[in-house]
Formats: sequence, structure tokens, C-alpha cells
Amino acid sequence: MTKPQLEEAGRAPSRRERVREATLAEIKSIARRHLVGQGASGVSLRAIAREMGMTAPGLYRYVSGIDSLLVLITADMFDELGAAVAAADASVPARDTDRRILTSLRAFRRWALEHPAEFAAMFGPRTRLEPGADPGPAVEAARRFGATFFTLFEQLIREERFELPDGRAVGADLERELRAFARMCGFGDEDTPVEAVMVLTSCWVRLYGVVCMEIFQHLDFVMRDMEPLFESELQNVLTGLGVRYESPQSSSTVTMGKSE
Amino acid sequence: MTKPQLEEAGRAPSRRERVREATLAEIKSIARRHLVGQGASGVSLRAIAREMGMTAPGLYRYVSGIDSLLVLITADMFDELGAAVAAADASVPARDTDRRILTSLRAFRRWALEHPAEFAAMFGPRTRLEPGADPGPAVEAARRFGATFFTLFEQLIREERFELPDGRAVGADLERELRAFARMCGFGDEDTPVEAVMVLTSCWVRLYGVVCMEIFQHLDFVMRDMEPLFESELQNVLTGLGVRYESPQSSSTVTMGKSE
DNA sequence: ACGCTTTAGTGAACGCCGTTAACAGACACG
DNA sequence: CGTGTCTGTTAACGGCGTTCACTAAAGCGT
Repeated sequence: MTKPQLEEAGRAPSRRERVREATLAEIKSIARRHLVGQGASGVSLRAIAREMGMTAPGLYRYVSGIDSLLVLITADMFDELGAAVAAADASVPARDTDRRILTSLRAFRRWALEHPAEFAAMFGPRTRLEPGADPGPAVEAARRFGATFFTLFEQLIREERFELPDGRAVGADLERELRAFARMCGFGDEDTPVEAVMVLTSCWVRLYGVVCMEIFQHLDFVMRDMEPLFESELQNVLTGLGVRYESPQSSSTVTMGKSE
Repeated sequence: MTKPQLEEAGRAPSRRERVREATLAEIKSIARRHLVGQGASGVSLRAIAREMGMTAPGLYRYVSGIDSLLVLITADMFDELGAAVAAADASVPARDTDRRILTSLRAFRRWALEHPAEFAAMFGPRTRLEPGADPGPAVEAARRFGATFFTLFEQLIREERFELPDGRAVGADLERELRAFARMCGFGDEDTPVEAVMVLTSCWVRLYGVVCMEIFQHLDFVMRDMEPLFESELQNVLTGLGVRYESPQSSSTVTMGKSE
């Protein structure tokens, strides 16, 4: 009792565990910095170890390899993105569903803009990581990230804001896919119509597409500021959902009035 | 005159030039195969050289480094994608604009599905390639790829298939961006309304988003076959453009009738 | 306080990579 | 034939991930 034993998980962390966790945090922090500075391919165990004043093999006490390190920090980044979106959501009165949605979606894009390297690692193609690797922690974090939007969308359904598209257009196989999706992500329940899941996915894909294009810089040689396009697409999507759209009152660099 | 001097460009290729070109083609071919097999990070000069029965430094006679090699094959892939789309377009009677559009867009997705690794390298984030490198040939090829769609879209405008959105929603800065985009890609002319360019971009982003999600496998754990979602989005987009939509008569694995 | 076990970290090594420099042979052409 | 260009080699440098054998320290039971 006096001093913590390791015994079961969850009890007070022993000194050893604390310093170990701190070291792991330092590893991830440096890796993150390198990721931001030089892209995912610029993250190397040797460089991290060098910067920490130790040798590369020592890192294997904390991480099973560079792939799993990347998965770890990806999970962290999803948590961070999720927290940013949730914070934006919470900064709006809970009753004002419309503005909560607007704010959350803008927060998503804003975070992506401010963290392009992270976004690319999170949402880009699985460039490193051969199919064998287990991205478990990352997808779990990604699911947590989606939760905010699911909650808001469920509210829209409850309020019957928009009319569902013709259900006959949804084939049997698509229906199965959509049901599986909803179940796995904890979105809706048994009574949620598949058409609603369909609409959610479609909306998400549209906004995701704009942000991807922006961050991956496909239209870079062609369009410097994609905010107007994003706002336009946002307006279309939200209007289609029966959600009130309001244009941002300030340019992209300003902090949008509301503090916090 | 009798025998070709190098002199100017364009004359009959000397023997030396022919074998040189063949070697370069072999390099790109092997690189491409490695890209497909193991992703962009799996392409290495040493491995290519080994497979060709020579040593790595020799490749520097043909390529200025691995980055530029990747740019080269990326350009090739864009040309290939462009050719696939153009071929699909040409397989439909020239008068039937609606079906030409439908077919071309499906050909785009189909190519992406059949060449996921290539697609990731072409449309994914610039993972390798630090900002200094010049992706010139690649973007040029990308522009050629877009030409097919531009032509078809111009036809829609000419036929006034859809009504343009409210132009007042387009801000001055967005207008400038869109104009620059159209000029750089050779889309439309001076009289083409910016709203039209806006619509084109929006449509492209929506379909791009679906295909990206599909190829990058973001919804993989959630949705196996994204064809229904793509078709649904395609239907929405085309209907909004006043284009006749027809559901594909066959499943995704069948070759769709037309040979070639 | 002692000894034992677990843990953190090192050093050497293997094989991979991109890239450069100095050099050797083949070919083309006067 | 001689000369120069082009193609390719060897050697080397530095960086990478990863494994293995090993040391040193920390923790813990007695």
C-alpha cells in the first residue's frame, strides 16, 4: 500500500512506468516534429535517437519498429483532430444544432490547414505500412473522431430536417454495406433508415474531397485559396440537409469572433 | 545527310538514340512494376539496376535521381489514364454527349480501381519529392488528362444544359482563382462565365472525393464495394448538370460490352 | 544489505538505400 | 587510325531499419 506495486493494471503508476511513459512521449513528440518538417518519409528512428542522445536500437524498447511508431502518432493526431472538432462543437450553444454543425466542419478544415503534414499522413494513401501491419489504434482513434459528427447528424435525423432520397435507388448490396458501416461506427440504431446513412456518407465524402484536394495541393497550381470553394460546397451540402448556412464573417486568417 | 547527325532535334533517331530510349523505357517499366508491387517507397534505383543486370550509378546516365524518375513515371501514368479516358469517350457516338460523359467518368474510376498504386502516387499527397523538385512533366500530362473532361463540359455549357448558380455568391477572390484555373488549363474562353468554372470544379471535386476514399481505403473497414456510392454520387452530379444518367447494366467485374 | 531478476541502453554487424567521383571500355566519326 | 563522347563500372560516403550479444542500472524479495 505504501509504495505502488505493479500488480494489476490501472493502479498508481510506479516511478519506472512514469519515466518510461515520458520517454515514449518524447519519442512521439520528436517523431511528430520530423513528420511535420519533412513528411512521413522523413521520420527515422536513428534521427530520433540521435536527437534524444541515445542510439537507435534503444528505441526498440519503446516501439516495435518505425511502422508501429507511425501508427502510434497517427492515433495521437486523430485524437487531437477529434478534440479540436469537439472543442469547436462545444463552443456553440448545445441547442443551436445548425451552427454546431457549421462550426465543427469548419474546424475540421481549419485543423487540416494548420496541420497539412499530419493530415496527409492520416488521410493520404497508406504509403508506408504494408498491408500486414495492424493500424488498430489509429482506426480506433479515427472512430472517436467521427463521433462528434455522428451525434450531430443523428440530431438532424431526429428533427427530420431533410427528406430522405428515394430508398429504391439503394440496392441490396449497398444497403448491406451502409448497415455494416453504421453498426461498426456506432452511428444511429436499428431504426435509422439506410437512406440516412447514405446521405451522411455522401455529405462526408463531398467535404472530404474538397479538403483533400486542398491539402494535397492538387489544384495548387491553379487555385491558391480554396476556402471559397469549400464554403460553397459546405453551403450546398448543408442546404441539402436543411441546415442553416451562414457565411464566415471574417477572412481565413482571423479567429472568427468567438474566443476559445 | 546520308547518315543522321544529331544536329537538330526531330530527325531520324540514330542507333544510339534508339537503344538509349529503350533502356530508359526498361528503367521506367521496372520502376512501374515495383511501384505497383510495393508502393512508391518501394521503388529504388539499386533494385532496378540489379534487375537490369547493371549497377545503380549507371542509371544516373538516364535519370537525374530517384525523384525525377518518379516524376517521369507519374507523367507516363497520367498519359495512360488520359488515354484510357479518351478511349472510353471515343467508344461512344460523338453526338451522345450524355453517354460520353457517363462513360468517361466511369472509365476514370475503373482505371483507378485497376491501378490503385498508380492512382495513389498520382493523386495522393506529395509524400516523397521535397518542394524543391520540379514536377513539370507530370503536371503537363495531368493537364492533358483533364482535356477530355473539359471538352465535354464545354459542350454542356454550349447546350445550356443546366442553369448557372447565382453569380453573386462568387466572391471577387474566388472569381480570380477560377479565371486563373480556366486560363491555365485551356478550359473555356473569355466569355465562359465563372459560375460555369465553379460548377465544373465542384463536380470534379465530388467525384474525385469518392474515388480517393475508395482507392485510399479510408472506408475499407466499413464498406467493401464503393461502386454503389460512386454511382449514386455520379447520378446526383449528372442530374444537377442536366445530363441523362443511366445505371450500369453489369456488375463491376464485367467488361461492359465494348471490346478494346 | 545482499543477490536475483527485470529493464534500459550500447556497440557491432548486416543489408538496404541514394549519390558522387574517378575511371575503363565501346562506339561514332573525322 | 586517332579522338572524343557515351555508357557503364568500382569504390566510397553517409544514412537507414533491424537484430543480436552484451553491460549496467534499477527494482524487489528476503
